[in-house]
Amino acid sequence: MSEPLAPQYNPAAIESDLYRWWMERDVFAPAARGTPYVIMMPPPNVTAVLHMGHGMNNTIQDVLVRFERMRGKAVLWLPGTDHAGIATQNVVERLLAKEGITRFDIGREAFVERVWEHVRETGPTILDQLKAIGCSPDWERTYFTLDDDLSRAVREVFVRLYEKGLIYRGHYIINWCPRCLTALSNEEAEKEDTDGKLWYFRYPLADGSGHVTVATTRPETMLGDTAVAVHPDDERYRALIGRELRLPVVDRLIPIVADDAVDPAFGTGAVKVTPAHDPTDFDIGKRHSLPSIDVMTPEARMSLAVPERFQGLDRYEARKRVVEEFEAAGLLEKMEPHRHAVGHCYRCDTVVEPRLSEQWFVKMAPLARPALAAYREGRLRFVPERRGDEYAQWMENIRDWCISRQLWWGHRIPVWYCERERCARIVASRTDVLSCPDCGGPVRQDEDVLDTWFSSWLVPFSSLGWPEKTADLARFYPGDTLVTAPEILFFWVSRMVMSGCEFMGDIPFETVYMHGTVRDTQYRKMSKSLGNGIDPLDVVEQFGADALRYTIVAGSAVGTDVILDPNDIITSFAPGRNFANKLWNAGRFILSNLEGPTRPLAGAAKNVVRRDELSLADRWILARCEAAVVEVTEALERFRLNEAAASAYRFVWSDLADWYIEQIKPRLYGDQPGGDVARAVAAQTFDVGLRLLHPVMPFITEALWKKFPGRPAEASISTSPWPGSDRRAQDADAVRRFGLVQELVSAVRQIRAEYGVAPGQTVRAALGNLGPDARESFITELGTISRLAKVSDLQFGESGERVGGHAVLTDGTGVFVPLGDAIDVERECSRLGAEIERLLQLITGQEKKLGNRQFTAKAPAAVVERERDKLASWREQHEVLARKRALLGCGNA
RNA sequence: GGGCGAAUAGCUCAGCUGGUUCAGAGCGCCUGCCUUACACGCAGGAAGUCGGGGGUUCGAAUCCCUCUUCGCCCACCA
Repeated sequence: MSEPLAPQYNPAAIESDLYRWWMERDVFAPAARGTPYVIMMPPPNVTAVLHMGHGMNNTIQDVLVRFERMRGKAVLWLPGTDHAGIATQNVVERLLAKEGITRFDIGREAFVERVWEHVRETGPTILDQLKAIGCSPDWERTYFTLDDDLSRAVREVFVRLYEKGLIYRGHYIINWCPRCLTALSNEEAEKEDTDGKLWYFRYPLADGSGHVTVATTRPETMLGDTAVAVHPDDERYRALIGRELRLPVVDRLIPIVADDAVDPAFGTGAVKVTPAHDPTDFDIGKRHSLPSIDVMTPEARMSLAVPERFQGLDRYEARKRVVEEFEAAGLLEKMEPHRHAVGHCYRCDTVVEPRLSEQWFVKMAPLARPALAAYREGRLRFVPERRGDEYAQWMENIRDWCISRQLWWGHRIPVWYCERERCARIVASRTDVLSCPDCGGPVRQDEDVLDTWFSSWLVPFSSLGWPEKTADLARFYPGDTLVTAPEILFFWVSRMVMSGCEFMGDIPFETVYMHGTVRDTQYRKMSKSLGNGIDPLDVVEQFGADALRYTIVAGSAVGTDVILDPNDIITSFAPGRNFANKLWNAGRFILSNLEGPTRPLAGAAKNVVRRDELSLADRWILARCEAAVVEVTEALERFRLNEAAASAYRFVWSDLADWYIEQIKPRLYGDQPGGDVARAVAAQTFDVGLRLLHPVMPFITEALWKKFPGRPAEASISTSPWPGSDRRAQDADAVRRFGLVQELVSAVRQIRAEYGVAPGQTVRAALGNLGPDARESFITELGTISRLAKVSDLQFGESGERVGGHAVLTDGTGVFVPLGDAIDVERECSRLGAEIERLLQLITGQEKKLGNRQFTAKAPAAVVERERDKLASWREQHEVLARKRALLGCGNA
């Protein structure tokens, strides 16, 4: 060992050095041989700054990856960043705004160059932050979705789908963000329930013979109404079908049409039809050949198509004015509060406007079919299972994907238009088109870029070199696990399955593990805008990366969210920090005691520790260790990361540190023989504990593991083998016997505490009614008992004394601690009384249960047997206590 | 409007196939300890009608129904 370890673990002092060492040792790269295990990291946005969501997502992936790496798999965890079209463009536009300019001032080319500059500068930030929390992806393979090769894959995919007829251009109602000035996909328009109003407007019949009342939540769109629709079977309106209305405010004649899409039960049963501003109305308009009047500009101001007094007004101002005019004209019938879902831009939260425009779409139904089949046939699995229903539901109701964005930052749509009007050829091409292939005329490329997700849905293969047939692609596709937040199930996960099926003929991963969301104590999602976030790097600084990771993992039960209190990060992260410190000190103790002669526990060596040299405590801790190995391994295999952490925690802290280390001290100090055996067992079990914890707490486990004497300097716990289960270590006998020793020690401690025996004061103890294993076990561990319970004299057999504290162990052994005058007889009597009362209740209940013929007849024999044993044991305990009580001369309680 | 999840100690949560982990952990709280690995610690303790009600069962925190409260996903009733 180079230098003594400080008594308090200081993560900051070791983490960055260890990380650098891992990088130098290249431990994150997949092994040249072995079964691959592949996880595609959800690429963070290139402008992103690490938040708790990333922290959780990547910690979970890192746990799985480190686990599989230790299990000998050739692990590829592939990192990358997403160019994040809208988000990144917004960031740079804001920077420009600070200089008082817009992207239009500098033009497309200069703007894109500007974004590149920004991205080159800030791009590595989030990846570096992942390093700070200990993530171990293969950095050598890091990609960026705008890299040349990934861009090539994007074009390849676009052209293939275009040629297959699965990409088309069309004039439809899409979701439009008036702030970002671009179309959005359905998924990008987040529906939020919003309190709005429902206005009832009267539209007079053209001949003045009355009116029809329509209800609307968006009065401003009435300026673009081109009809009123009613249900064909609606008796109320049947006579009016085909007649004309005089549209108020704009003074235009519009027809009354009949259409099945109208729900007679809603509102008045008559609906105003605005084909340019509502998808349903658009369909109605098409069916009835109605004109479309686009009443808004891209910025959601009123266009030149409306009366002059409204032109240029913001949509909400226009809404107000329209309502006012209706009211003034006596045509506002009423107004009701109305709660309904309103779409919001997922990037800037602006209310999206349904807008008629020319966009590119992907026809999704053919792509969804195999992706849905993969799930139905069980090839694609979700953890937790119920998440699969959401996936299936989305696939079943799939709608075409609007992929064009009116942005400058992104993959430009690889489509060129011949500028000669009589040719007007449209060509989609893998390479840039310079002139029209038909007429040789000049061409211009489509101005729009593709949805960011159009590049990320290809990542499972594009990041491996597709469309080239690379070695990586052959080896690492398909992958294994996808770890993700529920938010991007449809944006990313579902679409990756579709693209995998379409272009690779196979699903890209077989398990989708969906973890929860990080929320505050009011169950609000942590977010920058709410100001309720916790900066993971802050936590790393204060408590260490391992404490951060431990907290995240311990809180991540399958299918549940992680709740953290941003106002009290100590409460959240101290347990992890404390545990790390515990590990550190256990390590300090064990390692500093490993310097004496040691012998291996197993193996081919001559001087291997023989089984008969193991003490009861040795066999016990080895059995507990074995149990921990099995529990942690199974838990990780089942994605129960929190249980894996809890199991390892219990083993290291409660078993190894609290009991075993205490037990072996005399042997280590040479007060008792067998120091070499204790050292061997302690070293091995601690080594196993470190390895079990390494996926969750990589830094501290590596630091301690490296310090073991004789460890080769270049060895890393990251690539050391995962502890295997060894059934020979299972030892029910040792577990039961040492368990009795623990019980006895606790019983005496309890009595001492109860009666306020001074800490340094030793006591005597008498044992009666000893169970079959008890005597032998207590003799074996006499030293342990006397040290840990401060017992000076352990007597086997009833004590003649009357006054003292007592307890009964689970095997019926009676423990009596004579306390002479120190004892408060009355207090002990009342304690006894309470205990007897409790037992009597248990016994009565149990007798009733066993007396019930239904139970004895119907319950399995083993269960009945167990219940009988319980009753016998309670009766025995009751007897012992009653005897004690009589001895003490207690009155009737 | 349809679908799904959650409710367990003061707080944050485990508790998987009904019965040996069955009422648990950590934090907080109370008592006592600077015991030569660790006070970020050690030992002991108090604390819960397992959201309400009903049912199935020999037996329910666990299964079913229902109600309440929170949360999520989907949905073109304007």
